[in-house]
Amino acid sequence: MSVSVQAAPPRKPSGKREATRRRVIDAAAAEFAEEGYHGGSTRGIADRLDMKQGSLYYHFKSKEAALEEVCRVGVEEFADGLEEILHREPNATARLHAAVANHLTPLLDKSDYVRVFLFERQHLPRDRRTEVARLSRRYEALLRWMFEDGVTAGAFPARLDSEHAVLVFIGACNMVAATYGRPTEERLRELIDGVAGLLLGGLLRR
Amino acid sequence: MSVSVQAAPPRKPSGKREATRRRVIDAAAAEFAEEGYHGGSTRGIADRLDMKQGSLYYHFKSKEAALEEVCRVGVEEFADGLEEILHREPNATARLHAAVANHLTPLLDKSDYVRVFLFERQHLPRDRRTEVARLSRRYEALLRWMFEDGVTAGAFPARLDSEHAVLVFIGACNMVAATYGRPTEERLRELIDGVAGLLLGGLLRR
DNA sequence: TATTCTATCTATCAATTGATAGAAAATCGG
DNA sequence: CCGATTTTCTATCAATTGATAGATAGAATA
Repeated sequence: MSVSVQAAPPRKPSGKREATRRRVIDAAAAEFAEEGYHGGSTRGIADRLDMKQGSLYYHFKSKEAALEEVCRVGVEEFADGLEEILHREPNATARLHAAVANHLTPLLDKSDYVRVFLFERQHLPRDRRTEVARLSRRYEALLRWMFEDGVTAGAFPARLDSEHAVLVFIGACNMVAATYGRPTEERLRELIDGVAGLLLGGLLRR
Repeated sequence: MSVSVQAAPPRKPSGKREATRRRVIDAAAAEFAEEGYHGGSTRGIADRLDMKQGSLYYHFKSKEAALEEVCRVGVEEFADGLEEILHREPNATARLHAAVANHLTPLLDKSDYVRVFLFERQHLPRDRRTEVARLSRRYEALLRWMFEDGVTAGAFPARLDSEHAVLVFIGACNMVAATYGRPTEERLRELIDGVAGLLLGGLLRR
């Protein structure tokens, strides 16, 4: 039995490890976004990386685990971003505009992740959905609070149903996400202003 | 070589044929709605019918063909219903309320079909998507026209971007469809009024 | 009753799938 | 350059998949 003391943890100084892992998850996100979770294959992921199918399993332990991570990345910024907005910005109108921007901006650089979270998370088995579900529930709760606080502040009408408001808000934003793959910054600004303007002002002329 | 003239089409007087076919497509809609197209299996469909997997192919010629039909049924009423509303109802506000009802009411009795159309149609191969795509494009065009006509009539603001309005409208309605499986009539009425009210009035107090 | 058509079942197939084990190669610290 | 560690490749597997063909039972028809 060797007595040699286990050396210091073999730290990989280079961030290459994480960089490669990121490439792999990127490819998984692209595959799932294009083909769907069940429609996509591990061979499809490997092809995007010029890798062989079996090699993937060095980086994640199962296809499901890959989906879980893609979904997690796809949703993680939503709640944190919104919470920061609610702390920083007291004005209800400005808040809503910022919230729309917060929801749509990830389309620029994380489009695949967001779309996989939106449309494929349901295929995570119950026990794998917990973390992702927690994050998205927190996001919805923050949105609900934003609307309720807008009522309290007198900016939104007292009869506003925050439940319905959350539905309409998320639905409108997600429709943009589903329709526009990777908009230009210019186009994105237009979309943010357009959607926020419609949500705030409504259709009827004032 | 027989000279016998082909007899008159052997008409099946009983509608049993169509009834069974409907049961089969119902089961396919349920399977695809729950598991997704690629996630669902023909064996899963057969199980819902107490049938053997191979027997299904007497009723449709491929899994893709079944998806196509489910999607077609899921979308067919949208455009026709909206067109009827646009002809019948000249008032822009009443039109929008009716349009929301038109979009959400199928949730009562065709929930599975609608959800499959919404979330699985992308998995139809290009050449199978044509009819379904035609119907949904027509629906979007009618919606766009509704908003533009509302502007012309002076009910909606002149600066309204009908493109954005269509996005928000469909997104909000579809979010309801995705969130509520099969609402009660009572609940459905609440949802229709709530969503239509929000879209028309917006969030800001007037 | 004999025949034809309808609907389902049984049995089977080739292809694809996610996953694993072990060899090989590449990278890195000394 | 060496040994060790990290990463990728090769080869393979069992399971599941959509689909087909032929047998069979039942219903309708004549």
